[in-house]
This record gives sequence, structure tokens and C-alpha cells, in this order.
Amino acid sequence: MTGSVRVRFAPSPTGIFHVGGARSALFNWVFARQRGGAFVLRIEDTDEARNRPEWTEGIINALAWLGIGQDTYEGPFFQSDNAAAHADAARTLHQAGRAYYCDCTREAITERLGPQRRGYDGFCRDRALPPGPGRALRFRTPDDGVTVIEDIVRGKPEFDNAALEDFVIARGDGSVLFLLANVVDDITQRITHVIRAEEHLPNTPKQQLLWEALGHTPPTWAHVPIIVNEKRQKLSKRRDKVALESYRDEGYLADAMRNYLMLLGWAPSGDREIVPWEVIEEEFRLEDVNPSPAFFDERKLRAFNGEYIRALPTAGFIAACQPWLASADWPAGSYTPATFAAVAPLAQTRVAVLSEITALVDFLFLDTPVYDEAAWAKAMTGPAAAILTSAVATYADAPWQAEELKARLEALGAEHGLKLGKAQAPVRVAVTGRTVGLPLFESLEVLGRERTLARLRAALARLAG
RNA sequence: GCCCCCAUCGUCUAGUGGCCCAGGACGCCGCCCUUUCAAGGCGGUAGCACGGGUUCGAAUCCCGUUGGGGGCACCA
Repeated sequence: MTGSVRVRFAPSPTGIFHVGGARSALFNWVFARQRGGAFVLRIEDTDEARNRPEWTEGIINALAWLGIGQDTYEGPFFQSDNAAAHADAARTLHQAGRAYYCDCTREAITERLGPQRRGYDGFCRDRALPPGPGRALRFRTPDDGVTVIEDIVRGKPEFDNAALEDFVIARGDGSVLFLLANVVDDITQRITHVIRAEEHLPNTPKQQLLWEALGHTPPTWAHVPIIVNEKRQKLSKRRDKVALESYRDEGYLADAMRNYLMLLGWAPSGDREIVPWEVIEEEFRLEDVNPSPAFFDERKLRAFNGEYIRALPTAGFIAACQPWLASADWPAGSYTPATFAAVAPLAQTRVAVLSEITALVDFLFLDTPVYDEAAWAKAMTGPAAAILTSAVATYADAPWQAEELKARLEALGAEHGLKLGKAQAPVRVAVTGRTVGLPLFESLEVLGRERTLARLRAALARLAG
């Protein structure tokens, strides 16, 4: 195996970790590990406004959550730390005649080009302007020929050089822009494969030209499809739920998330989707990545998550629920591990995301259940009062055990001509506040006689009042 | 406006010329199980965008059309 493969994940710190970025990181990381190569983390912080230490920490934490531990990659490196090399490259290109200074304002360019066109018209191309304040440096793109990209996912896209505008590589203040800085960093970090989202494909001929102009052999590219929303548009921070953190906070498991993310544009062998990470790491092939955009389907993610939750050992499920249980708004000291542990197995098959756990067990820890009015209205009709009254009577001296509680309510319901399914409804709402939830009699057993009776009486009172 | 990418069930995909009147998963629908809801079991719904080629044979190859998307900043 070639151990010389080097890839990178180069996010710009924006405060949130985009799910699309997560997938790119995963693809890069798996590729590097398969080849025994290196994965480097580079923070692209050249835009002054985007430089916050805590944002870098957020990126590192997000990667760690996905299973990309800090001991498995080089970095983080900061693009801003390589500014001297960026400036050198800009100077080199200018001296070699591959770039020229330009004093055109955007307004002037637009005026010349017309509102319909974009890009640059080459106005300053042959003016041989010396460097000066406010003068941007533009790369002189070839007038003819084609630039062919070697792309693992897309084959060999060709771009007519004549269609590439002379793009800006350094600002008027001398600072270098993304297109060049990115290339210089890739060169200094000896990156061999650039695996990134498809939105960068149009930048690629420009960057490849830069690599060549700087005297280096371009890397192999791999432009993976973008992730889109239900309207098939690129996922955006503004209108879509893209923050990996928000999914984590809702209770999506990292294993489910990374498994799902890897399936956006790729699939493991055989008719399977939920597979251990080892399988992914063994079977993933960049050349097998589907080139078309993929919809980020949260419903399917939920289904995956549910499966992962159910596959957890009970102890693991209990541990995974702790963050949500700990932050729940319950009376101090009301939560006890033993109580939760008693119902955990029943809850495990009923949550698709961990944050749902609180609503499922809150009746055990609240002084009085939160009554859902719709549930109340639906259940507390007809013989409800009679059932509750009878239940209070029969439960007062019943052996406090689920089977017995069930048998008594079943018998009680029969007296009213009701099947258990109907008879349990008022009791369920009285005790838990909802029409749906954990198996009722097991819940009562855990709740205890005193609290159960108190709630049945309280419901009766509420019904009367 | 210019450049580029993409096109199999609603969605994610399998499929790399015959094994496909297209397989799996999510969703949806129905049935079973059942103390509610889940979970589980069983079954069902639904697709190769269109038109030309190439070929004995095309979801698979080529061309075009249509449709969708991305990019065209002194952002990254």
C-alpha cells in the first residue's frame, strides 16, 4: 500500500459544524485510513471575521464525536499561520508574469460588462500596473487550451481556459484569497488527494492552473455530490437544519449519524445499510461514490437512529439517556437511577431520538403529571369516572405487581362491558397525563401504590370539578 | 448571460450489455401480535425523465431534448 497518500479536511470556522462538512471529513478520513495515509485538519481562517478559538474547538469536538479522534490526524493547522507562504506565492506569480495588478472596482467592471455578465473583462491585463494600495492581484488565465481535471468521482471534466476569467488571488491590502491560499496550503502540506464537495468543482480548473503555475503537479481530485434539502437545493445554514450539533443535542447517536452520512452517495455491498463501522472502513471506495446530489432525509436518519438505540445494551441505553434526564425540569432529587432503570428496557423500543426519553418517563419523577388536554378530553368520557372510582377501590388492596394490576383492571372493565384496551385509557391519562406511553401496568408497578392512588383520586376530582 | 455537474420507486440506493417484465432500505398502506404507543412478523404500493441511435440484446454505451442543481466576490 502506498503510505504517501495525504488528504485534508479544511473547514472555515463559522460557529456551526455543517453535516455536509461532516460527510466530507468522513470520506477523507476513511480514504486516508484505508491507504495508511494521513488526514490533516486545516482551519481556513483567513477571513478575519471568522476567527474564534472556540469555533476551532467546536470543530475538533464534532470530529471527535464522529469518531475522528485527535490522535488520528495532523493538526489543527491554521491557514492564517501560513500567510508568509501565501504572500510568497503571490509574489512569485507576479514576477513570473502569471499575475498582474488591477485597480478596477467591481462597479467599473460591471459597468463595462453589463448587468448580464459576471467575471472580469481583462481590462488591466496589459497595463503592467505596479503594486500599490488598493490594487488587487489577478491571475492571468490561459487564452486557449483546456484544463482537464482528474476526478475520482467524475472522470475527466474539461474546462475551456478561455472561459475562465482572470480571478483575484490577492486583495488590495496584499492578503491572499481562498483560491490561492488553499492551493498554497495544500502544496506545503503535501496533499495528494483533494476530496471535497461538488460546489468546488468550478474552482478546480483555476486551482489546478495555480498548482501548475507554482511548479507543482496537481493533486487527484474527488468531488463528492452535494447534500440537498427536500427542494433539491444545496443545504444552507440559513434555511435548513445543518448543524451537526443540533442533531447531537436532539439525541442522534454518533454511530447512526456517521453510518447515515456515509450512505449519502454510497452503499455497502449486499442488501444492507446499517453496518458496523469496520465494514464501511473496509468497503468504502471513492470510485463507487454516486455523482448525483443526495437528499438529507431526516426521517430515514431517525429510522437508523432508532435501530441503533434498540441495538444498545440496556446499560448503554441508560447511560446514553443521562444528558437528557439530567437536564429535565423535575423537582430536585425526584430522579433516581433505580426507577429509571426499571422502565428503561420498556422505553428503549419507544424512542427514535434520545431527547424523547423525558416525555416518556416524566410521570415517574413529576409530582403531578402534565395533562395533555387533548388526551384528557379523549379519555375522560363515558364510563371514565366509574372506572377510575372502581380502580381506586380495587387497587387499594391489590398485590402491587403488574400482572395482578392488569387482571384487576381487566375484570373491572368487563363489568362495564369494556375490553382492556378501552378500560385502561382513563387510568393511563390519570396517571401519566397522556394517551400513549410505556406499558401501563408495568408503569404503575414502578410508580407505586400511593402515588397511583393519589393520581387516580386527583383525576376524579378534576373530572368532578 | 456564461461555464460546469447531475438524471433508477416520493427519498437513499443496488445494478457496470443478457442473471432485471429492475433488488434492498426509509416512508406510506394493509394484516398479525397486542394493556396505549412502539418494537417485531407478514404482505402491498411505487421507478429505469423523453427522443434518437449502437447492438442479436440496453436501466446499463453514444448523441440530442427536457428537467434539476452548482459556480461565475478584493467570501471560504
